[in-house]
Amino acid sequence: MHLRMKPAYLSHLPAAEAAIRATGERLTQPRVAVLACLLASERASSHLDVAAMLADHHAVDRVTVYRVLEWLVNQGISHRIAGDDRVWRFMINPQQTSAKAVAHGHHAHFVCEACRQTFCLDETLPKVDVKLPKGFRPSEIDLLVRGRCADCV
Amino acid sequence: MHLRMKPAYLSHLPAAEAAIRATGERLTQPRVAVLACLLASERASSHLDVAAMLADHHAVDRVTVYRVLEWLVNQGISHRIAGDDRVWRFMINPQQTSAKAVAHGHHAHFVCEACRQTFCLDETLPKVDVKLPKGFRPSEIDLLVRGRCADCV
DNA sequence: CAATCCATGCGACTCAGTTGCAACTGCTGC
DNA sequence: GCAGCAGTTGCAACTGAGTCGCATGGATTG
Repeated sequence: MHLRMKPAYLSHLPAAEAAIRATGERLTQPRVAVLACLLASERASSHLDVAAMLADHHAVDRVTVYRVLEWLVNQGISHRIAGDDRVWRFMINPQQTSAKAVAHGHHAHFVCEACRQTFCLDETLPKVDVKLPKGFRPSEIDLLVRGRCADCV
Repeated sequence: MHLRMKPAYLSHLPAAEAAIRATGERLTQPRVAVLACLLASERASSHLDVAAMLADHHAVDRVTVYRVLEWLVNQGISHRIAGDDRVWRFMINPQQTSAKAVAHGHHAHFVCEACRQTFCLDETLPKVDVKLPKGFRPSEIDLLVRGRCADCV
């Protein structure tokens, strides 16, 4: 066992608590902890990432992690991303910059083929111009760019 | 049990055989049968779709279906699509129209939220304009449009 | 503080996809 | 046409993500 730093999510606990209070729903430990995790991460986190991060100070059952993550999506606080490895990843919805993007069901992500990390491209919202066959009605557009991230050139 | 029509993939067996012969690799029953299935379908097929289609006349072990589908991808004959339901779907690479698209690792698909069918939009190749953070190198772009297909309005 | 109701934890389960291994089969050379 | 080899198949067992049902426990309301 090696010494580990204080996990970064701890400093986001107050913000998480505030956000959950704002929903009017129940304020529970797991919800606060999981949300703090997402707030602390700039990248998309899988249920495993979250569970691992919480393990030391806020151990939460994996089923609860699943349920809280889903709940956060339903509350519009985060969104879920389907990757290549059949694992859902979750990410806080950005506040200002691209609330519009999220509102329009338009997402863009970058997934690194090397480190498997998923990044959000909603800031630089890519332009997409789709032509659909007759009768098809779109409701959401997801853009997935694969490649190498800056750390994995 | 109900009477069922002759499965549509049967008429694609010769074409499938020819295509596999063209690879120079081994010509086997499962490869021919699975490829014929993909040729017969205008939409993306899951391993289960394929297995079910073959069940009556060319029963193939599900593991073999997986392996053949993967082999077809490696041969550049088909490509794989990740859907929302954590299931891989497979589709023949189009010949003329958008060989360029496929070659550039640029795919576009439409998935119906109602019937779960996946359609290929490579014909009408959507325009995408992405700006990546510094140091990020893209290798492939996948576009996924969700919505209702013409049959499910 | 008690009552209520919803969230949590736990165990068991489903389902896609993978792995190891023994048996088989398509191809090659004779 | 047949033997031998290597690649392929089928089977059984496994992994890992995600789900479900149910009993317990904790957060809110009065």
